[in-house]
Amino acid sequence: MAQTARRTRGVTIIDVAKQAGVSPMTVSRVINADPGVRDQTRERVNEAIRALNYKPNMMARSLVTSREIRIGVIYSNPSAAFMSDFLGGVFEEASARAAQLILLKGKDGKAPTPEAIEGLIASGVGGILLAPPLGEVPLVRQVLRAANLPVAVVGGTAPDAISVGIDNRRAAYDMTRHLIELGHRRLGFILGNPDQSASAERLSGFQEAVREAGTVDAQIAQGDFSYASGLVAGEQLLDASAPPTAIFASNDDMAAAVVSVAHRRHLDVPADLTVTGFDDTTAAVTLWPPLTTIRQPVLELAAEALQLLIREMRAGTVAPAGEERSRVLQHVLVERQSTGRPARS
Amino acid sequence: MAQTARRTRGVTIIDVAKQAGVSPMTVSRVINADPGVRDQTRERVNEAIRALNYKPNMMARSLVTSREIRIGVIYSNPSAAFMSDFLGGVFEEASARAAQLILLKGKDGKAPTPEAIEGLIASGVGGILLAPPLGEVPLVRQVLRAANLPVAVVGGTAPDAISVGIDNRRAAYDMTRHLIELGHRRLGFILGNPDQSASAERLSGFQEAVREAGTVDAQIAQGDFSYASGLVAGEQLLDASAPPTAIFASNDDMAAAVVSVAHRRHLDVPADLTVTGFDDTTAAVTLWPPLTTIRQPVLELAAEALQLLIREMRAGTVAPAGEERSRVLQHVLVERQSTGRPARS
DNA sequence: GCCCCTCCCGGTAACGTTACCATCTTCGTA
DNA sequence: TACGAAGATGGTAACGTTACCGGGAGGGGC
Repeated sequence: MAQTARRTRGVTIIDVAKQAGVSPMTVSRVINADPGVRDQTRERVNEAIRALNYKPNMMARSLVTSREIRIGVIYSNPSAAFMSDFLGGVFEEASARAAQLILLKGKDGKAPTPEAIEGLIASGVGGILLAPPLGEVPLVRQVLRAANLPVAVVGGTAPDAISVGIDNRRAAYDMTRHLIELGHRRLGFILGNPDQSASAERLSGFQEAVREAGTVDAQIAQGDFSYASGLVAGEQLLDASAPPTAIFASNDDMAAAVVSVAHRRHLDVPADLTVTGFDDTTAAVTLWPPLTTIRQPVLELAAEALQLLIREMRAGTVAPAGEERSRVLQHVLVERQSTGRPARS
Repeated sequence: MAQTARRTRGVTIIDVAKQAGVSPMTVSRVINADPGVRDQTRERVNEAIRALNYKPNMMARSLVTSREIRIGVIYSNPSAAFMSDFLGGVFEEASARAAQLILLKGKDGKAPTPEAIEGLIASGVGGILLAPPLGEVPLVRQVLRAANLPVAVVGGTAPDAISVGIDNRRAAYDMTRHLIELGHRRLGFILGNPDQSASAERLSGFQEAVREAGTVDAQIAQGDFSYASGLVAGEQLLDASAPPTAIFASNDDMAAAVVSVAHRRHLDVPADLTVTGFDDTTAAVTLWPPLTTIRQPVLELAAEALQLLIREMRAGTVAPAGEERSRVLQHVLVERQSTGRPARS
C-alpha cells in the first residue's frame, strides 16, 4: 500500500539551497534564468531541483513581484467549441503566471451589457481580454476605451489594443486554392456576418484565389454565421441554373446547414457536392460527413493574447508605441471527408 | 479625462484597518466572518472596505493558510459546449480559492494515456478533478486509485471519490412525462453509450414514466451518444410499422441526427414528429428547429465538485467517512420548438 | 468590593519568494 | 605586485495575509 505522503510538506527554495550547498538567492537566480550564475553552480542547483521535485510557489513569487494581476475575460458564446479551447489556453497561461481571472459572459450569444462591463472594471481588474467577436462590438470597445485599461482582443483588428489572430485572408485563399486544385470550376461562397471584419477578409482571400485561377466561376451568397442563414444561402446557391460543384462556407455552422440542404435534395456529399467550412468547431466532426475546414490554433491564440496583455500590465504604460502589439499565428487546413473531385469536369 | 491610476497601488488590509481605526487583525476577522467581532466594529470595517474598494490578495492569503493547492483537471472532449461551461465553473472557483489548475486533455475524445496521467500526478498535484465521462473509464480510475489522491468526478457515480451530478433518472422521467402530457402515445427512445451509467439511468427514468402512464407504447433503439449512431437509431425507429410520434434521444447529438433523418423523409419537426434531446449543448440551438432538452447546471456542477475537492484536500484525510461526498444538483427542462402535440391521437 | 470568566481586540511571527545592496573572488593590467 | 573592475554569491528586508497568544474591558457571583 503506497503510503503517499498526505502532508504536502512543500519543498521550498531553502530545501533546494541546502541540498545544493548554495544560498536561496542563487537558487532563485537559476530558476529565473539569471545569467549571473556559474555553469557549474547552475548545474548543481538544477540537479537538486530535480532530486527534490521542487516546484516554485507561484503565490509567494507573485506576492513579492507583481503586486497582483487581475484580468477580466469577456466572452459571449460564439462557438462553444471555440470557447472551450479558448478558456483552456487562457487558464493555462493565467495559472502559469499566477494571474487571477474574472470571467464575464454575455447571455444568448450577445455581448454583456455596458453596466456589467463597468461592474467588472469597478471590481478592480487591471486589464481586459476580449474573446471574439467582442473585440469588434463598438459598444464594448467604447466602454473599455473610457476606462483606459490595457485591452487584448483575439480574432479581430484593434486600433488601440493588443490583437492576436490568424490571417483570415490567407486561410480563405488556401482553402479556395485547395478546391480549385481538386478540379472544381464552379465555386459557391457563403459570406459571414458583415459586422465582423473576418467576413470581409475571408471573402477577399476567396476572390483573390478565384481571380488568380482565371477560368473559375464564382457565386456569392450572404450569410451571418448562423445555421439558419446557411440554410437560406445554400438553397440560393443550389437553385442557380449552373449550381456550384463546391461550396465554401465562412464557418462550420453554415457549412453544416449546406450539408443538410444537400441531403434534402438527395445530393451526396462529397460525390455530388463538395462542402467546406471554417473554424474547425465540433460541428465539423459531429456531422456526417466530417467537414474539411480551417483550424485556428485557438489555445495558442488565447495564451499569446494573455501573455501580451500581462506584459503590458506589468510595464505599466499602455502603449510601448507601435511595438509588438499584434501577432498573427498560423492556421491549418484540415482535410476530412466533405471534399472530393467534382463529378465531371 | 479620467486619469485612471495606472499604479495598481494595491489597497491592503492595513489601509482598511487605518481607515476603520482598528487593527489589521480585526479586518481579517471581518473578512473571514469570524464571529468574535462586535457588530458595530464589523460595520465600520465593512464600510471602510467598500469605501476603499478593497479586494483581499489571494496570493498572500493562501501563502499563509494552505501551503499550496494544485489540482489536476482531466478531460477529454465529450461536448465542447459542456466543456466550455465546465471550465468556466472550475476556473471561477479555482481563482476564488487561489487554487492552481493543471489541465490534461485527452485527444480525439479519448481519455489521456495512463502515462500522461501519471505524469500529471508526478508533477505534484494534490487532487484530481475528472470531467465526464472520465469518471467511469476503468483505466483512469485505476491509475488514480494507485496514486491514492483525493478525486472528484462530475456526472458519474464513484465509489471512492467525491461525485457531483444531476439525477439522470428523474430528468428522463420528467421529459417522458412531458411528452406524454403533450398527448404522445407511441414513444421512441434512443439509448446512450452503455459504458456510461447515465445511459442506464436515463432509460430507467423513461421506462418508469411509460409504465406509470399505462397505455403508452415504447420502442427502444441502441445508440452510443454519437451523431452517426443517432442516424442509424432514428432510421430504425421510423421504419417500424407503427412509428413513434415522439423520439426522446439520450443526448442532443443523437437528437440532431434524428431531426436530420426526419427531414430526409420529408417529415416536419414538430408537426409530424416530436424530437427531444438531453444536455442542452450548442447543437440544441444551432439546429432548426431548436431542441427541447434537459439542461444540466454544468457551471455549478463543476464549481461544486472543485469546492468539495478542495475541502477534502485541506482536511488532509481522504475520507471523512460517508459524509457529504456526493451531491445532486437540479436539472431544468428547457422547452423549445422541437416538441408539439401529435398530428392525430 | 473583589475575583474570575467571557468577549473583543491587538501584537508578533511566520508563509516562500525576490529586490537590493554588500561582500568575496578572480582576473587583467599598469 | 598591487589595484580596480567585473563576475559570482550571500544577507536582509520586504510583499499582504493569517495563526497564535496575550491583555484590557465589562459583567456576574460571592
